[in-house]
Amino acid sequence: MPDATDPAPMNARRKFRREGEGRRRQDLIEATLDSVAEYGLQGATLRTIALRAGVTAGLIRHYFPGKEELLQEAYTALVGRMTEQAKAALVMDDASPRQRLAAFVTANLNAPIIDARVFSLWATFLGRAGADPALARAHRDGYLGFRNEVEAVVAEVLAAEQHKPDAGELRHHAIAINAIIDGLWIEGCLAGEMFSPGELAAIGIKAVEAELGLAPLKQFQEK
Amino acid sequence: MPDATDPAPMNARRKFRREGEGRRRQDLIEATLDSVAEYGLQGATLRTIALRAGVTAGLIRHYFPGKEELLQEAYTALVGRMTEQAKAALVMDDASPRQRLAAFVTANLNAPIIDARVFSLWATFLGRAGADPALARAHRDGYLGFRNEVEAVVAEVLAAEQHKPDAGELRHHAIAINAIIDGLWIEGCLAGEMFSPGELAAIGIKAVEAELGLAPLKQFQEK
DNA sequence: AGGTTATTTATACACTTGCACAACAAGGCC
DNA sequence: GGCCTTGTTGTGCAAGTGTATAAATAACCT
Repeated sequence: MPDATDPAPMNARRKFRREGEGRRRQDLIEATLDSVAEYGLQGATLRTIALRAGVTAGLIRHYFPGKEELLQEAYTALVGRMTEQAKAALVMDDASPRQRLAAFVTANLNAPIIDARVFSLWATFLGRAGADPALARAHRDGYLGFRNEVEAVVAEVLAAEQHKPDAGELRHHAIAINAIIDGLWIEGCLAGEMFSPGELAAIGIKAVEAELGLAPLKQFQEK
Repeated sequence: MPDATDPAPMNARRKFRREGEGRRRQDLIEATLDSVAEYGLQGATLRTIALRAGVTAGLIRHYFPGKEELLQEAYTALVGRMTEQAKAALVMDDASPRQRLAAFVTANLNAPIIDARVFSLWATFLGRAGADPALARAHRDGYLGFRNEVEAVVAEVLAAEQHKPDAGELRHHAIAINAIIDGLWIEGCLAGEMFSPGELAAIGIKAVEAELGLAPLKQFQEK
């Protein structure tokens, strides 16, 4: 119970620190993603987001024109991070195309890309992409970038195997491999505990190699 | 402009018809799915749903304890319909296992299963499955039922090909094929206009046959 | 140190939301 | 027909929403 000699003023205004604009915007975007992942789009209110970011709700309007723009920027940041992580697995200079492809599949089917929180965000935003052109565009850009990466690696792999696929064949392979990775990614995110560690990656590599008509290699089997 | 001799009473209460309980509940569930697909979970308010169902908002509480239960029943109905449609493609008595598998893939990669509205619903609800155990359970049941169907057909196909896979091998095939279908389904729903008719099904069949190590058949190529 | 700026808080407001409840009427039963 | 059940409407309400804006104050400049 408060003492009569309580030294604190009764209506003390909250202490705060001024952060740089970049930092605050990033914090708010992160808080937005956290809130959406945990409570969904309906539960991600400005007050919830502000609470998680450690500020008050009014501040959001100082950095974003409105809630919609905040959500769009958050989704753009999410998509960018996802594709960036995925493509990072491809930068292995001193590796054969096949090794790079296998590493790509493995990276996409393990943490941190297999992640329930990211999946929740992905699904939540994508559910609104049908009605929100801005979200649809953000997704489309990320998806096409991803598929182009796949197609490039596939072309290298087939070239190394003395295959010379035409454009249509290459495209079909890229679409199928993209589907394999996406589908396994979803299964892993939604029911990760149903698979032993590395199992999804092993399934994915075998499926991709079968799609490309490659004989299995030993070195990328589950160790 | 209303005439001074307007015969209608000014505060006329709305005319209505009494529908059977089954019909009303189904109409409300359908209106809920429509609203969620079009406006998302946040936009699917009781008033929006009631408007689309042709009733007033208060009536919803006469059939459902609250909004949450309505949403859960709607999602359950959606999942049930999806898996039912998918499995319906498998009931071809006088067909070889391989034909049935190909027909299954084809059915899942064309309308009405490839559908932007259904995808929007699927993603929207699944985004909340991470936080809502009831939704997670509804999804899990549908998914496992689907995968078991796949596994059964795969077993028949391999048996017809004189293969005798062990349980682990069979499970891996089912997981991979399920991923292929899911991944292509998503691509088709999100960017259907990027694919020519039948293209996704052709890609899917080829990928599935490659996964199972089957030599391609002519009769299920794109015609 | 003192003045200035613009970041941050706090409050207010119009509006929507899910839910509760009383009034009403549609359709079956006698 | 008249009554009775209950499906259905309309209204009200408290809580919560996004947005607007004034007041406060942390940090920078000289």
